[in-house]
Amino acid sequence: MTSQKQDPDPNVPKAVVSRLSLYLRELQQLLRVGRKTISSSKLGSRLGVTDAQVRKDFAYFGQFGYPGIGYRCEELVSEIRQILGTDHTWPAALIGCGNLGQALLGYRGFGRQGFQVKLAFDVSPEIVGRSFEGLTVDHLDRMPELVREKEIRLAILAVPAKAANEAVESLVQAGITGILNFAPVTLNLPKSVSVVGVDLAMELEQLAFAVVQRTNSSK
Amino acid sequence: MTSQKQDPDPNVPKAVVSRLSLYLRELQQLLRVGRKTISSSKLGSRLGVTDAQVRKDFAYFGQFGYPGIGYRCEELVSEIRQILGTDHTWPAALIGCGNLGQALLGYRGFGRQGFQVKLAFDVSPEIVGRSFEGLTVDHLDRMPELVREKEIRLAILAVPAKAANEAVESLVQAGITGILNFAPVTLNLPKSVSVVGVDLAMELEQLAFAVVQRTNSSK
DNA sequence: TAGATTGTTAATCGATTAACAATC
DNA sequence: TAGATTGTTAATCGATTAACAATC
Repeated sequence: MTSQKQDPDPNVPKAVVSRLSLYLRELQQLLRVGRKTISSSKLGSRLGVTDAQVRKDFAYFGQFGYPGIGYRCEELVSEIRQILGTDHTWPAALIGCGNLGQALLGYRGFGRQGFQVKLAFDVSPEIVGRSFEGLTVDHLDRMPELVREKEIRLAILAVPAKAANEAVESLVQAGITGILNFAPVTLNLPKSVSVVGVDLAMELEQLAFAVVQRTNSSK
Repeated sequence: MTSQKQDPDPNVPKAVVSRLSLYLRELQQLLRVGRKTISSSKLGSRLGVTDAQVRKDFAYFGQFGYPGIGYRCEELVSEIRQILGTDHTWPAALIGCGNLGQALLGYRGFGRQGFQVKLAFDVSPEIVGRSFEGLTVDHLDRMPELVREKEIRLAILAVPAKAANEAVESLVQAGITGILNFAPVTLNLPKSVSVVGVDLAMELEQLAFAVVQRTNSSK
């Protein structure tokens, strides 16, 4: 009698997971304005996605809707958080406390979605020892020790490009398994570590292309 | 005798354009370390992409390679910049000069890739009038006037979520055609305006999912 | 009940990869 | 020439959409 808990389809496309985050954000907004339920077609049209896609995306993970009614916003929010793993808070380490790092420390959105920066590191004597948002910056040398002690798995990398790969090596050594990378370089990582890259200049390039393309086609 | 300049395939997938930015970044790195040429297979393997995909991506826009040799890095860099539209500098306006906005003003990567923040706006009396990186923050009320005067098409939106859609409305009015959106909300935009969204909490969620998935599958 | 809407299957569409003649 | 590598076509793979029975 085999009744193992059924693994959610192990082959979830990346695009699906990305839309899950988008649905979550929209549902949280709907909750804020007091909405109780929403249909796949209404949710989709707010986000530029078809109703079929919305339903298919959720179907990868289970049955969350009510035929004739739609989805209950509150319930769906908590299902999605469970899927993404943000139903509990993730402690994280910030590597690099320059301009961008300091801004990230002040960003409230992380906390709202279940992430808390518990450690911050830098190498500059001008920054190590200072406090931002109540968190004191340690020297990067102490990172392995402190990351292990606090059992941290996620790192936010906000160091200059040329320092990135060296930092990554010690992060991996220290047991970090996920890196949010703001440095505009390709990281050399073992396959056992996940990375999400955010390159601000690349994003602007995508925008420039979209604007140019539109300009050309409307001639 | 029809010999109009051939439009590059008007149906370029978004994913292709995104990889173009990635190739560009890698090629610039290769140039820095003195490399003259590179094959599709070597370039691809650095980025986790197949050789066929590299060649196909470029083929959307023309023939840039040399059979038996590969691609000349310098040449390819300038081709890609031309495609993306970053062969000349784009002036941009920053809306919102809080934590994140100030960090973006200090970010050198924009300049390196062909973007220059020429105007910065806020509404807080504590910030309007101050200078960051040699740029003085104007009140948002003056945005339409100044954006028109400087013929700016790109805006970087770094305001709180609740202020975003109001700001967007006046940006569109002012003639902005591309918005890089850091506010964690869906923007209501006419189809004539392009948007690229960067939601930092969403990126961390993607990372959390990847880490959890790996943890589960290796049990 | 009638109307709305789900979950799911099958059909369609689009993107990636394999293969190879052409070229240096 | 032999070896390397491109550009491109056709085959494969995967993701999106349409359609509809089941359900509330």
